[in-house]
Amino acid sequence: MTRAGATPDGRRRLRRALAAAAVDLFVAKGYEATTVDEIAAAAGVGRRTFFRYFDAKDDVLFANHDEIVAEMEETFAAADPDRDPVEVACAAVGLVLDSYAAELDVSLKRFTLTRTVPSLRDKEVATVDRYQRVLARYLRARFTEQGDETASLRAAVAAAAIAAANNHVLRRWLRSGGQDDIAASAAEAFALVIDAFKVQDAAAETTMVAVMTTSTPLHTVIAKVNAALTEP
Amino acid sequence: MTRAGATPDGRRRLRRALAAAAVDLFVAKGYEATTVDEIAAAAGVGRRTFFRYFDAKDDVLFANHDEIVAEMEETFAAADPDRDPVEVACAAVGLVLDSYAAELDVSLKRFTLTRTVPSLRDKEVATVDRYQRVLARYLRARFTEQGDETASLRAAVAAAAIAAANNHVLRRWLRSGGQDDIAASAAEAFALVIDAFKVQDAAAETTMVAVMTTSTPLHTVIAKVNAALTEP
DNA sequence: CAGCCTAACGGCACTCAGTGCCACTAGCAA
DNA sequence: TTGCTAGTGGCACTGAGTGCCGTTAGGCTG
Repeated sequence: MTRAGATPDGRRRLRRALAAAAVDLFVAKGYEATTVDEIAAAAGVGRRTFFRYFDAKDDVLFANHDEIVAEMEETFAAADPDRDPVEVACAAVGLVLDSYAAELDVSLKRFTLTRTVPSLRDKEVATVDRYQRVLARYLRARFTEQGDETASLRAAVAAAAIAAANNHVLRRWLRSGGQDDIAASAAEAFALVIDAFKVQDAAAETTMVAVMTTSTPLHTVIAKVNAALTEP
Repeated sequence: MTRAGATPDGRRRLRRALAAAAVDLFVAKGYEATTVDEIAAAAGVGRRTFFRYFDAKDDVLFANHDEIVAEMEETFAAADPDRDPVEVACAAVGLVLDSYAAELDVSLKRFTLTRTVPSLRDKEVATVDRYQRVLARYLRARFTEQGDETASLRAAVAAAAIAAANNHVLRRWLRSGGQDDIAASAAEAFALVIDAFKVQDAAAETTMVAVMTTSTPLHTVIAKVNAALTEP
């Protein structure tokens, strides 16, 4: 037997081969009706080897989950500290969209399966929850250093909102068979979330009254208003 | 053998007995280490009977899930159509808090388990997702009839935010051992969400410029500004 | 009160996911 | 060539979940 896992690259290839074989079988004859034996056989390996590459049968559908989480962490580490945290989080979660868009065929098959098989739907929800936790952790750290009293709560809520927006865009795009402009939908959806969770919450309540004479030059008015708005 | 399931009330009692026995065993010797045989034996029934009352071993931890969902649906059906939909949704999800608070001891044990055992955490996440879907469906209907263009997206995002706020309050309360004032935390958390998802989103973007002579009486200024602000 | 009849129950056997163990061997190093 | 390492595959085992069926409790009818 050739030994694929001897080299790291070979391991990756076998992983992908197993995942591909599994998805095809799931689509062809149903998830429950497909046994791990069949998946392993289709990939030309033993059943025991399958469980060395995936912890469980349903993990095979979300094979690249860990990579994406790692990318998200990198995005956070490399993010400009002056950018709006919510904006950064949206950008990070956009990586999920990218990875789905990169392999449309698998994404569509997975979508069909997660819509059909309850246990796979649950598995996907759990996967999304892991993204969401990473988002929440980042946001909590940022909100805290901004001196937000309710940082933990706001972080959890914002992370959930971002994840939901992401899922909504993703599902819409998958339902269109990958035809929709995913970037545009994502921008719209994230704009809604960013807008809802801007730092406005307390500041928006602040009433401001400007009193000037009619002889004040326009540029002075603009400068003063701008200064007042951006002061904090 | 006495036949508990002969009457609907007897069925409920056996369900609760099974759930209680299961939770105690899970806490005592660990979730994976507890077999369904042991749970059934502890409740004085056969293993086969257990699976007539619960679809799966982990379902036993979330036994009253269906009842709560039903209560939420009732809440929506009976809700004042003029109330803010997000507010109604928050009230409905508050039922979850109530049901947890009603049986503190079980809630605390379940909390320990879901924090410890990954598969139970996933199961809980899936359970929350079901609440969230119910919320989203209600909100989508209400937003749509309000003529909201992006009703579906806003509904999904708001539902996720509400669910996250609810979970945050719940976890905080459980970590305090049921000592915190759960109603107060809930009010604060829901206020944050309601505030973030008020209809302001589009309106807040609208810039308004008022031009009046210095001779305009104050009450006229106020009246005109107020009319302009409340117009839509 | 007696007998029937429905449905809950328990046991049995089976499939399959997941795991520990171990012997085997391909490929690398000395 | 020889030895070592690590991926592999087979075997056996546990436990979840399911179909099937004989048994019987308990309500209902006469």
